[in-house]
Amino acid sequence: MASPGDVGDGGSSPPAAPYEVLDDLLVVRERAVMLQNMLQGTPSSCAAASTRQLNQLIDGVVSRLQSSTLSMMSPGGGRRGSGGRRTKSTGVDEGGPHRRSSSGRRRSKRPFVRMVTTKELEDGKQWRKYGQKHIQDSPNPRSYYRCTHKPDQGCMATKQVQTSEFNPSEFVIRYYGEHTCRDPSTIPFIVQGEAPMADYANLISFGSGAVASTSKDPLHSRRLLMAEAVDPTPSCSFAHCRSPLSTECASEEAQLSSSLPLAAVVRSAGTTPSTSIVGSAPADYRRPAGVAGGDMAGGMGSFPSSPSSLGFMTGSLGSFGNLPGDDDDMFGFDP
DNA sequence: TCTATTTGACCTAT
DNA sequence: ATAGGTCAAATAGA
Repeated sequence: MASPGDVGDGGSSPPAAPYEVLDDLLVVRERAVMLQNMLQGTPSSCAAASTRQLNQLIDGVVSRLQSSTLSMMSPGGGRRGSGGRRTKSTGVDEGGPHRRSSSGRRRSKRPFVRMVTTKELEDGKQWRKYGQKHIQDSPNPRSYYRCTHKPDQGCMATKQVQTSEFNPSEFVIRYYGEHTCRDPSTIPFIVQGEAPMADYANLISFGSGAVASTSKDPLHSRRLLMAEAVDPTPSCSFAHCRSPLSTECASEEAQLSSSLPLAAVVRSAGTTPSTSIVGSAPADYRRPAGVAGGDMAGGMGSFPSSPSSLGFMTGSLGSFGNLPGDDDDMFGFDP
């Protein structure tokens, strides 16, 4: 059996080119939102936005669109397309200080779930940082996190956190893979509302507070509102979402997006308000995930598996099981 | 002593 | 060749 790290590319399965394109489109969308905010924001914020920043945003949008569209139109398909996997000669005996077997070194192809821009560093999930890298053309390093429960539960969810290039007070967080770990304290519940259930088919709220018997999480006030955010228009436009997220807003958000791929709105009651959805996942990956966790966000661990990891926070988890038709092999994890 | 983070090396895709 | 993602030894903190 393949090890968890090996999966994801599923041997001869086709490359995940659509996700690459999606990724680009999400970036484009994020930048479009930023542009929109700059242009529609208060006069002072407009003034604050330098011409250079605007140019950078526009350049980014254009380049992303070019790469995506070209990759889609090219005969080869996606960026990963043409050659298939290359094998690297590993016959050489390195004898270095620490050499590792080539297995498990494969770059992950866990499906992109979504991207959020937020000031919040907490997302109700437990993450462990496993790397940091300076990214070219970006002034800020990118931090790599994986689910704390990867070792014990094989959860393959990962996220990448990077300080926003355009707003240092915000973080751009990309989520990959699904949380397959199970935390009894964070059983998701379906939001009840006035609207017909059908309208909530894609609206799920996570909140440990909903499960009284297991609510050890101090972050009870947190809520993750899962909503569909299909539309190409910037969800909720964020003009008013920059203020504490209101119920109306969430509702709006849900309705606005009631037929689109999954996205998430982070709600952080009483704390930092601004979180914007800048990404959405294809319906095939309609799964919840944590949001905006950050470097050592406060919180209390509730897992026996890591008693001392108080630097992490526990919260909702989104193990929803795979939808029929999902490609389980995408995760390569078999609990 | 144990666990999480840091950081340089390693590996893969482009 | 280069960039990005991951591993794992070294280090720090509780």
